[in-house]
Formats: sequence, C-alpha cells, structure tokens
Amino acid sequence: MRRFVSSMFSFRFFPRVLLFVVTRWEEERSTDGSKWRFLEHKGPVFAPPYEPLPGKVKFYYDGKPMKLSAPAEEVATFFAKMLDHEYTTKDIFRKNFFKDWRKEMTSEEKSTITDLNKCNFSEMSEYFKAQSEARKQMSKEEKQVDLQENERLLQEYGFCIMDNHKERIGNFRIEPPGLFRGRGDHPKMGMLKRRIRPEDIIINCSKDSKHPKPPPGTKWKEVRHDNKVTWLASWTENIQGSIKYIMLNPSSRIKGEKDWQKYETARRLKKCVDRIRSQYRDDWKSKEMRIRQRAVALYFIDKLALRAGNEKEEGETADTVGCCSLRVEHIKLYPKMDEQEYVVEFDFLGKDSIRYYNKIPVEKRVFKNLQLFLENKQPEDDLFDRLNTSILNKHLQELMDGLTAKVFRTYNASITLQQQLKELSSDDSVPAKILSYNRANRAVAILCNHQRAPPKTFEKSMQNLQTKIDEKQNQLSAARKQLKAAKADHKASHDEKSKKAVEVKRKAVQRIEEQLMKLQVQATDREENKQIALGTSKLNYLDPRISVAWCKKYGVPIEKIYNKTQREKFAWAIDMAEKDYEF
DNA sequence: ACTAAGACTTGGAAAAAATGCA
DNA sequence: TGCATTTTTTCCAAGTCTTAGT
Repeated sequence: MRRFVSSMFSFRFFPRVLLFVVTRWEEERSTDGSKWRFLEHKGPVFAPPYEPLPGKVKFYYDGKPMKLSAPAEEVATFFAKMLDHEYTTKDIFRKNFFKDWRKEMTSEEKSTITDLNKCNFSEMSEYFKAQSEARKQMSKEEKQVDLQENERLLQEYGFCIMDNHKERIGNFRIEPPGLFRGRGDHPKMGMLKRRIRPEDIIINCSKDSKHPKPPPGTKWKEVRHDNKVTWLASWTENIQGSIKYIMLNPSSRIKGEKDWQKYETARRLKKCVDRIRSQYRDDWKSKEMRIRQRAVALYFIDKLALRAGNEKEEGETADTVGCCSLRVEHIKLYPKMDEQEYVVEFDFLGKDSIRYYNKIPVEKRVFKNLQLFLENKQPEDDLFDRLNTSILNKHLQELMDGLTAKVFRTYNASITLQQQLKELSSDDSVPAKILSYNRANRAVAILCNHQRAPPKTFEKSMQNLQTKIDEKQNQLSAARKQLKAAKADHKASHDEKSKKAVEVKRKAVQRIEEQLMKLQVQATDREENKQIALGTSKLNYLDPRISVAWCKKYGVPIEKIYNKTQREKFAWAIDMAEKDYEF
C-alpha cells in the first residue's frame, strides 16, 4: 500500500524517469523525518503600505476636527472600518483598542484624546464605504486591471518548487495590520495586530535554492534551511505571541500525503475499536479513579465525538473547553428524565465558542461514575481532575500505534458517512441521490457539532424557493391538463399527428415533474441545513474515498459532490478509490 | 514529569466570484 | 445587462499534538 501510494503521488507530480528514485526516497523519508530535499520560493507578499486619508476626511474629537499623525490615523481607520460591526460596541474591544491606539499616538495626541466616547470616526467610516461602493461601480476594464495584477502576484509569489515540482502555496500574503477579532468572549479583542515587516520574517528554503530577496532596503530576520518542517516562512504574531506560517495549499503532495495518512490511521482504529471499547467499559469498574476518569472521558470522545480538550492559559483566550477540560458546571445529571434513565445534559462552549448542547442517556456505570467525579466539587472545578490530554493520548498510544483523541472524530465521522450512505442510497434520480449524500454529510456535521449562524437572508431565500415551487406546480397542472386533452383528441381521431401530440405533451409533463422534484429536493436540503455547516466535515473528517466510491457506484458525477478546489485537494482519492472501496 | 514552544489541522465568517434571473 | 442570490475562496483564529528544554 505504502509503495502504491508513493508511486501514485510520484506519478501525478513527477516526471516518469524519476519514479524509481522518488519512490525510494519516499520510503527513506519516513525514517529520518525530513519532509523535502529541495525547496525554492520567492518569499511572502507584504501588506500594502498605509495610504493617508485625503485632507477632507476628518476625525473629530469632542466635536472638534483634529488632524492625526500618520500612525495614529492608520490605527483609527482600523476602528472606523469596523464601526458597523457589533465588536465596536463591546466594552473589552473598545478598551483594548483604545489602549493600543494610544500607544501609536504622539504625546500631544495622547494628552488630547483621553476618551474613546468623544471620538467621532464617522467621516472616515463614510469615506471607506464610498470607496468600496466606487470599487463595485468600476467598469469592466478597470476591474480587469485589478484582476490581472492579482494574477501576476499569484504567478510570481503563489507557487514554489518542492522536490522537482511546482506547488501552490496556501497563504503567500502576509496578514495585514488591523484589530484583532477573537471569537466569543475573547479577552484580547480589539487589540492592535501590528504590521509585519521583512525583519520579522524567517525564511525557510533549501541551501542550494535561489533564496527569496527581501524588499529593497530591508532584511529577513533569518534564512534557514530546515527540511524537517514544511513551512516556507514564519513570523511571530503579537497578540498571543504565537507563530504564524506560510505553508502549501491542500492540493500539494505534502498535504495530500498527510491527509491520506490521517485516514489510514482512522481505518486502523476501525480494526481495533471493538477491543478498545470493551477495554474502556471494563475500566469503568477500575479501582483507580484516574483510570475510571480516563475511561469515561474516552467514552465521551468516542460516543459524542468530543474534542480532546487541552488546558488553556486563563485570561489569554475565550473560556472554551473540550472533553478533558470539562468542568462540573458543564454537565447536569438526571437519574430520570421523561422516559429515559441516566441522562447527562451537556452544555458548554467548545472550539470557536460554538455551544455544545446535548442530552444523552448513558450506561448506569457511566452515570454512577459521573456522580462520583462530582462529589465535593464546586461548579468551576474540573470534572476529570485526574486527567488531561497528555495522559489520555499516552494511554491511546499504547492501545494502537498513532492513536490520539482526534482519530476518534475522524473515524466516527467517516464510518458514519459510510453507514448513512448505505442506508439512504436508492436508485433515485441524481438530485435525490445528492440529497441523500447531503443528509449523510449532515448526520456527520451534527455528530461533530459543526454549526453555523443561519444565513441572514435565510427566510427570504426559503420564500423565494417556495414561490418557485408554487409556480412550477401550476405549470405542472396546466401541462397535465394539456396532456389529458391531447389524449382525448387522439382517442377521437386516432391519427399520427394526434399521437405525436400526446407524446410531446407527455414529455413536457415529465420534464416539469422533474424540475418540480428538483426544486422540492433543494428546498428540503436547504431547510435541513439551516444551522448546519457541512464544509468542515467534508474537508477534514470524511475519507474522500468513501465519497468517490459512492459516486462511482451510483453514477453520480464527482463534480456534483466536490467543487474544483475540493477535487484538487482530494486528487489522490479520486485516482485511488474504486466503486467497492470500504473505509 | 512538567512546561513552553513549535508545527500543523480544523473552524466559521466574510469577501469575492460565479451564477441566475428579470 | 444589471442586479440579487448562491457558491467559492480567502482569511485568520483556535484547536490538537509533538518536540524541546529543564
């Protein structure tokens, strides 16, 4: 298998002559941990420099116009651009912004501007709105110029050479300065994200490559040649002090292989999941508290597809949790609820401050254990006080090579898709099959709690669709009447012409029925999808070979399931999977 | 064993582009 | 053809997990 895939990638991405060499290399690579032999690129594209506002666009403090120094003005424009956003009404956002803004001010500005509430950014805000309006109104030719410039930049900076092949870079533009927008109740929202200069950038490339040149008059922070990592450039961001990277696009060999590997690990879990499950069920009875906690946590991770839940530094980020970091306040126990026994109610904020709310009946043993874990604890205490992700993953590693908590999410997502597709797929029309596929995808998204805010125009969009359906229904009954009439006509005359007319009308009815069905399917799909986000599971959790096989088996064109970008990302799977592929 | 740093995957929102419709 | 709607792409934040350092 290893050989096959290596050569598959080689075949796609390398000239034939290199096939042997590369295959051999790929097998070597896994042992010494190097990710490439040759890497050449042009370095990142920097954010355009700040353009001062025209003199007529004024900032007012306490009702009086005030000319700001360029650095203070730039930061003010960041705020002005967000004026319509809810963020700017939040206390923490305003406080953080004001504090960082003041750091950019001259000493005079600092002494004058002491209260954000006395600042009037509205002219700035209007100016930017007018600008973006003007951009929309640009002629085709003017837009073309912009597009061409973009394309030029992409061609020059958007690709690199990695091991003899030209690869697309994921994010070759450096993030522009602006105000940090965290998600949820983030304590750092509104802080100034500073401008990144060449002096902040570490370049990674191979020694024997043409090194990227920093912009004239500047220097890189460092140029290194580390082939144990996949990134091309990095810098340290000033809000959390974390490192940001420029890496390759998902269509690249290096990402594709890793992705494939991830699903292979999940398939290995499939082989031993029964053993692991009976093991943790046994562990519910352990004499040791830490083992019981580990076993209950693993049960949640497996059954509910919860994330691992690393510890987070308090006050640095929004207060969110995963399985191991659940607190007493996040669960409620109900010995009896409605018709069910031993119900656990989960209510907590997970990744990106997305709420997880679920009520599930659990085994009696799990319930009793939870009661035990809760004893003598305060709401803000850890539910699993003897457990963290490191302990859990160490245990998982012993159960299966390469097993970590997140593999359960991948495994359960993919196996759910496969099962759902088996249950739902019929020999319906293509649109009906696609509805089935989306429903299977939706089951996974629900399992993984991938939610979205309902689109702002959702209601209207549903109404529009309903109107179309009504119209189509009217068309259909009209067409049916005509068919009936044509039949009657044919019965009376029995001639060729009337027979043809019947056929024509029959066809028309059939066509309209199809169109109506398509619309109805679309409406169902959209309604069911109101608060569900399918993208993440499709892109990150579902073994693409399951989808490819399903398409082949049911004669659905792959384009109906994956758009161009997705087909590029999953090229390996599209080439690899046959209709009988089993996850 | 523990912590911090580092590397990489996963995540929804927003912007941009494509498509549909009058 | 111009506008509205839908789909795709971009953006960059926020997780997971590994590695390095002590």
